[in-house]
Amino acid sequence: MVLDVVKNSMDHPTTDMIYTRVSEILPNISMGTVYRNLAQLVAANEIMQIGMPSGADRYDWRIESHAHFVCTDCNTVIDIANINIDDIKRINPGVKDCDIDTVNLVAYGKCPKCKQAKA
Amino acid sequence: MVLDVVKNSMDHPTTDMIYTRVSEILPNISMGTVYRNLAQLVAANEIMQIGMPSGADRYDWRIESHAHFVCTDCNTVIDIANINIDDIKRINPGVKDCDIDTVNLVAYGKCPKCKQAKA
DNA sequence: GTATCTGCAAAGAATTTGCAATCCT
DNA sequence: AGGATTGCAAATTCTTTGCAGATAC
Repeated sequence: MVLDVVKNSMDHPTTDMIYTRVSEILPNISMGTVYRNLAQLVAANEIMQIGMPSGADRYDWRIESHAHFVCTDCNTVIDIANINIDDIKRINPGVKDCDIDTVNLVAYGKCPKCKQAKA
Repeated sequence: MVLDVVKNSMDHPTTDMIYTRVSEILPNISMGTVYRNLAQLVAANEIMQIGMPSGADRYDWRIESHAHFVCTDCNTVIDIANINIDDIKRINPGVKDCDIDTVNLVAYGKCPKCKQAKA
């Protein structure tokens, strides 16, 4: 059920949002269960966890390595291509000999809608 | 004093580490004060805050935009060059029209020392 | 029937805040 | 005196966990 909700959510939901949505069908579910199921699904590589430098983590049904843009006005999250690990190594001799496993990239700014709303 | 500690710390300290170091000279300082001073210094662009997707934020005296590598074994933080915003836009037509203000990039993996320690 | 999963509530980590007391000028 | 800064403790936010009861095979 938790997996279903994530797979059908296009808005990179937070745990809270997932909890609310699952609650509509399973009214007695608890936050603990949502967290536990999300952790399992992430471990099983069924969904991706997006660690946010500030605020609650979000979840994504797209599991291929990718990054995100977050609008600082409306909080919309847009998927973007991740940076290539070889590119990082190429421009950073200091980490040339490191084993880089994952890259967490979050870009912040204003989406086109909020950009023009301000103007 | 807080600024001094950050400027003299080469290890990208967390608030806790900064608190401990300042405490050695000002034993009565409180966490609240450390947080408030750090927030002020970040706002004044005197230091940089490194938002970590999980765990406590870290602080850096290098204020030019840059990214970080974190060793998942020993927690060492290594400065790396940040990705260019134009590069992100070039490979991501979906965010071409977004105003990107900041890019938070954290790479995780094993540093050379921990890599060979394991082997 | 035993291993797993759940709800609940409490604990935990990281950070923020209200407020009275203190400091500086 | 008057405004800014502090220490302290409580509050917030997000997440994890212990445990007794419910579920699943």
